Amino acid sequence: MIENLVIVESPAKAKTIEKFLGKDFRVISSFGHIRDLAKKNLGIDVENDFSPVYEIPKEKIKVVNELRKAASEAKIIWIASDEDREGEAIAWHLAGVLKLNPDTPRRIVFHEITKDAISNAIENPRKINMDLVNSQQARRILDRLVGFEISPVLWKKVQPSLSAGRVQSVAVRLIVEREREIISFKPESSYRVTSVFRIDEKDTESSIIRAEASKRFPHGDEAVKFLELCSSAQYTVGSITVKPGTRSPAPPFTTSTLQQEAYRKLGFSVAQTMTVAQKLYEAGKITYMRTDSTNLSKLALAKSREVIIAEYGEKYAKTRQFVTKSKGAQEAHEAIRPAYPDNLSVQGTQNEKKLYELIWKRTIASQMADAIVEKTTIIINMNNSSVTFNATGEIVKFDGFLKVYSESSDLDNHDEEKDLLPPLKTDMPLYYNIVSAVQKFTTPLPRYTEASLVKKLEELGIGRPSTYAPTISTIQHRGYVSKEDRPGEKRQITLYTLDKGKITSAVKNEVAGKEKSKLFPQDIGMIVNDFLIENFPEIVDYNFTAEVEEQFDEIALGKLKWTGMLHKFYGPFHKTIESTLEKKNRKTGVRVLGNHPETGEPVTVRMGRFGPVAQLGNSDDGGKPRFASLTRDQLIETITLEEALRLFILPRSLGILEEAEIVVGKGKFGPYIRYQNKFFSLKKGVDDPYSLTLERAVEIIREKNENEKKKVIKEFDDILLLNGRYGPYLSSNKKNYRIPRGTDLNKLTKEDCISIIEKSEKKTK
DNA sequence: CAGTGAGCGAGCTTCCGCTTGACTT
Repeated sequence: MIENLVIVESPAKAKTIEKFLGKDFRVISSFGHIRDLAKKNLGIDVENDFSPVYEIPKEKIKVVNELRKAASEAKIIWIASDEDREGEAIAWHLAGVLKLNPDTPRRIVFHEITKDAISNAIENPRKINMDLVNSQQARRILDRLVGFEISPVLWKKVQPSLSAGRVQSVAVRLIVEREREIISFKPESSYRVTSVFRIDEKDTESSIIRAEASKRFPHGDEAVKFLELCSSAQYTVGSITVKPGTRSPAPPFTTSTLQQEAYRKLGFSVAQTMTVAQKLYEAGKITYMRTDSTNLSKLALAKSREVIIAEYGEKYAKTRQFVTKSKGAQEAHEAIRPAYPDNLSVQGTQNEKKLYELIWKRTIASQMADAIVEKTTIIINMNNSSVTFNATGEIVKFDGFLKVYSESSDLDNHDEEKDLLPPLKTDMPLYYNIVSAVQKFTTPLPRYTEASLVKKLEELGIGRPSTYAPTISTIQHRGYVSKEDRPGEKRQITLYTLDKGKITSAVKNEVAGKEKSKLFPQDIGMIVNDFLIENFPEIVDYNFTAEVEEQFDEIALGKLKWTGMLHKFYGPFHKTIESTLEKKNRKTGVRVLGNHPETGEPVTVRMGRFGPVAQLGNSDDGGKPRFASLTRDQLIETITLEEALRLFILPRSLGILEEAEIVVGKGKFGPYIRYQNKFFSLKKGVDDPYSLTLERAVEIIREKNENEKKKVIKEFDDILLLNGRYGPYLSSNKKNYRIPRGTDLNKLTKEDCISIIEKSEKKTK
C-alpha cells in the first residue's frame, strides 16, 4: 500500500514530478483522455437532453486497467490533470472510472514543476469544477454533432468517405478562397526607378548611395521620359533625417510560432516539428510542446538571466514576461523553452540539435535587451522635377537581443537592403552613376504554407495546439488540399538604363508564380467547400468557433446551461441537415465548357467516380461519350475548352511495328509508349507525347529493350540476377531481394541465391 | 504501376482534443 497516488496527463511529466516527491508518492499518467463518446453511431442521445454515451476506447483499456490497479493500491488519489477545460474533463472521467467520491476534494493543479509548487498544490486540493466539465462536454458534443451529421450528407450528395468539421472545413475554406483570389488576380506593372549616386563629380568609385525614386511610372515611355530628365538633372541632398528607434524580441515559442519558425528557418513541416519536439520533451530537454502560452516560469526567467549575463554581459539582460494574445488561449502550460537554459546545445539527431538551438535562442533572446537602431532617411532633390530620390540606411547602435536571434518573416522582402550611408550634408551636390527603370509586376497574396495556415487558424481562434498538425494532415488525407511545388511561368520584363547620358533598353525573363511546398486546393476540396457554404454557412463562418467559444466560457462560469446551449444550436442545425438531404441534388461541380469545334459534341468537366474528368459527347442520343482524366495541375474551375480538348488527343496510335500497334499516352506516372503490352516511359523535357513520331518511338523501344538485355547478369531458372539502379539484386516470382554486401557476383551459385531469398523472407515475417 | 466513367446494393466512411506508441517504409 502506497500513501499517495498522483495522476497526470503525460508520462514524461509523471517522471519529472515523481523525482520531486518523496517515497510516499507514486505518480502515473492517464495518457490524455481515457473516455470518449461512443465510436459507433452518434454517441449522443439527442432526445434525452443530449445525454452522452461515453466509452473507454479499445486502445485505452490497458491504461485504464493500470490506473485502476494503482488506485486500489493507494490510500489517497490526487488528480493533477492540466488546468483547462479538457484537463477538468479528464479529471471528471478519471473520478468516474476510478469510482472516487465526488465530494472529496482530490483535484490539484500545478503551475510550475517545482517542489514548492507541488507541495503547495497538495495542500490546497479542490473538488472537480462541474461547470468547466460541462463546457467541455458542450464542446465535445457540438463537434460530434457537426462532424457526424454533416459528413453523411456529403457521402450522399458529393462522394463517400468525405468529412466536414468545425475546424477542418474552415481550414479548407481559407485555402480555397485564397486560391480564388489568386485565380482572379490581374497583375499590373509599373516601372520602379532606382539610382546609384556618388558624392564626387569625377571619381565614380567615390562613396555611393542607393536610392529609389518617390514615384513609379505606369508605362515604359513615361519611365524613359523621366530618365531623360535624370540625365540632365542636377542633384542635391534635400534633407537628412535621423531617427533613433528600438526593436524588441519576439515572445518565447508557443506551438504555433514554433511551427512557423521551424518551417521558415529549418524547413520543417508542421508534423516534423512536432515529432522532433516530442523527442526533445521526452528526453527532458524542453518543456511541453503543445501550448498556447508565452509565459515563462520564475525559475526559467532567473536561469535565463544568469545565462545571458554569463554569456553576453549584464547590459544584455532584460527580464520580460509576455502576455499571451492568441484568441481562446487556455494557458495550461508554459511557453516552449529549454528545460535547462544553461544547456546551450543537446546531444541527439541533427534535427533535434537544430530545433533545440532554435528554442534556446528564442527563449534567451526574449529575455534580452532591446536593440537600439538609428534609421537615416535621405531625400535627394532634382532641379528639373518634383520627383525625389529616397535613400534609407540603418545602423545598429546596440545589438541587444539581435546578437542571438531575429524572427523571420513570411514575406520575402529583399527590397529593404539597409546600407550604410556615407557622411552627407544638406544641399551637397550628388552625381548619378547609373539610373535604371525596371518593370515590376504586382503579386497576389501568397498561397498558404502548412505553417502560415496554422498561424491563420490560431488568429481566428480555431483549433488547439494539439490539433494543428493533425488537422493539416487530415485535409490533405481527404484530398481537399495538396502540398505541392509549381515551376511558375516565364514572363518578360523591360528595363531601361541611363548610363553616362545614354538610355538603353533591354528585355529580360523572370519567373513568376514559382511555388514550393504550398497548399493548393483540389477539385473535391472546392466542391465540398462550396457545398458547405451553400448549405451550412454559419458552420463554416470564420467567426463560428469564436461565437461558440464565448458560450463555452459562459458555461464554464456557470452563467449558461450546457444542454440549453446545445438545444439552441441543434434545433435549426438539424433542420438544415434534413432539408439539405431532402431537397438538394448531387453536387459534381460540373462545368459546360462548350462544343467540339468540328463534331459539335458538348464538352463538360466534373467530379467523376475516380476524380475530376472531362467528357466529350453524351449518351442521350445513343452515342458513346469519351472520358479523360484531368491532369494534376488542372482544376475543374479554371480549365479551358482548348485544354480539355487536348486531353482527348491521347492515347493515340503511332502506327504498326512487326504487326503490333505502338500507342503513346499519358498515365499516372507521366507520358509513355505502349507496345506489345510493355510500357516505355518518355523522358521529361526530351520527348513530347503530342508530337512524338513513329521513328522516335521505335528508337525508344529498341534502346530500352537493349538495356533490358544488359540488365540480366545471370539466370538460374526462375531466379534472375539483375543490374538495377542501386546495384545488382535478385528477382524471383516478381519479388526483389537485396544481395549482402561483399558478395562475389562471379562465384554466386543457385544455392547461394536460394539461401539469400530464404533469409530475406524470414526477416520480413 | 500506365485504368477506370453501366447499375445495384450491403456495409463502411465521419468530428475535435488530450496523450503516446505500434505499425510500415
